[in-house]
Amino acid sequence: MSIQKPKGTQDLLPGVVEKWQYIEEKARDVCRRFNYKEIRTPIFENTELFQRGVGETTDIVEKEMYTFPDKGDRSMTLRPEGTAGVVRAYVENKLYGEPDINKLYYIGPMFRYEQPQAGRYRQFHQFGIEAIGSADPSLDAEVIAMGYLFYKEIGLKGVRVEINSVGNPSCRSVYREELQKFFAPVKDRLCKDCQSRYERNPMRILDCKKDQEYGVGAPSILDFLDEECQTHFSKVQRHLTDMGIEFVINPRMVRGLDYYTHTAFEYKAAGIGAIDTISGGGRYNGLVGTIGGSQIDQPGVGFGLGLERVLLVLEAQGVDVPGVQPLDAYLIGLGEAAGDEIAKLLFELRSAGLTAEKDYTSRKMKAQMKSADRYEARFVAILGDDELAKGTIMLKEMATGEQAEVPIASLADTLKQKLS
RNA sequence: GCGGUCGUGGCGAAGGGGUUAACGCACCGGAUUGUGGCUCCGGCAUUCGUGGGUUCAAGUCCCAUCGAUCGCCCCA
Repeated sequence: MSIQKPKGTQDLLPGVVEKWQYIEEKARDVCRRFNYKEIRTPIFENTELFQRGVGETTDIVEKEMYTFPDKGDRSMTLRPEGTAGVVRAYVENKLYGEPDINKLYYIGPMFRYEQPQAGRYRQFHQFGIEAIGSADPSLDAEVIAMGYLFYKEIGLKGVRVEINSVGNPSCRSVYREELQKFFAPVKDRLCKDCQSRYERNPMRILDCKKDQEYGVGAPSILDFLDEECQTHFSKVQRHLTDMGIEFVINPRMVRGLDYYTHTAFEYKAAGIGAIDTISGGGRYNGLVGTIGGSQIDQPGVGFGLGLERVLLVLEAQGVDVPGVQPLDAYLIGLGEAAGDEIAKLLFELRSAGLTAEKDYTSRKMKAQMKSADRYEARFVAILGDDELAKGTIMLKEMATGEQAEVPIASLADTLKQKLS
């Protein structure tokens, strides 16, 4: 048995990789307009970064990390998400010393050891942004709006924006106690997952699909926000409304990472089997301090957007994404002398900026024509002994079937003119 | 980590114990001595994910294992 790719990974072959390039170009274009700059951080980091940053009690840290000792016996982990690494780089490179706030984006692979299913891989790709250095609610709204615009511009339809506020640590702990009081009487009847959630993170019980009935009438986090949190949340909403972005408030939304404060949000769409969340994000006002020390704490907000899920939903919606580009010209040489001339001519065309190809397997002319057809070549140029003697080449336009001899020396110019 | 379904040529897919492994697409060659898309003819799996077992005989039955896929938990 030959070696196979690791479980939950994928080979992105020619034909689909063009779709990825298209999506990535769109992401970069949106970032450019919103003035976000690219940052590239390591794909692996010290394990401790994620333990501290993402949170010890999260599923990611508890059971989903690709952790290994390196040869110096340091514990390393393949990044399971993007924010911790960006924040680490922000702190390490003292970006907080810059005069303006930092608006950063990244596109790259993330790794989580999970059981694969529709829209879930062990190596998956995220486009994410992080805006660090301001607690202004207009920045929360900008981040949400940016993801929204990205989806809109690549042609995704029916994307729903859900937002919530998870408050700050102090109002959240009050709410947490209230929730535990609320669920205490039915605790024994909750599913086994929710029994452990009861202790660790009771907010997750509200999110459980099995125990919906017990959550009816549960207190809402929104009733426990202090004044500052309330004001922040309502300003975020006002900004979104001003920008014409529709959203719904989902007070039961809980995110999988511990670092969120205030605004949490998700984008949802149908088309990925049982999964409907296509990306999510939120504000993290304690994270920079957690990673870099309290003396340099800075507020931040960002999102992480799953590219596999973008592609899946696009496909489910039948959205046409640009694929492989056709060839400008395909050159055919008949006989050895003409073949040599073709090799030279091909380089001239390519140097002139044209996309050009030839046959490398000595096939008959008919087969080469078929090949040109498969490549969707706009033009085919055929060179035989007759033409070679005259210094000309037969140029055929595939769509019309029209052909005429042109001087070899002017082939590149002629093609460029016809193609423009 | 747990559960359902499934692994046969490059792709899709028949065959569910009996010895030459259907068919379709794609590909290659020819009909058409230097011209694609249509048509016709021909070619294309010492072998059925891998390992072991049962049997006179195994893609076909059994066990294990790896993978795919869908779902649970959770998430992108």
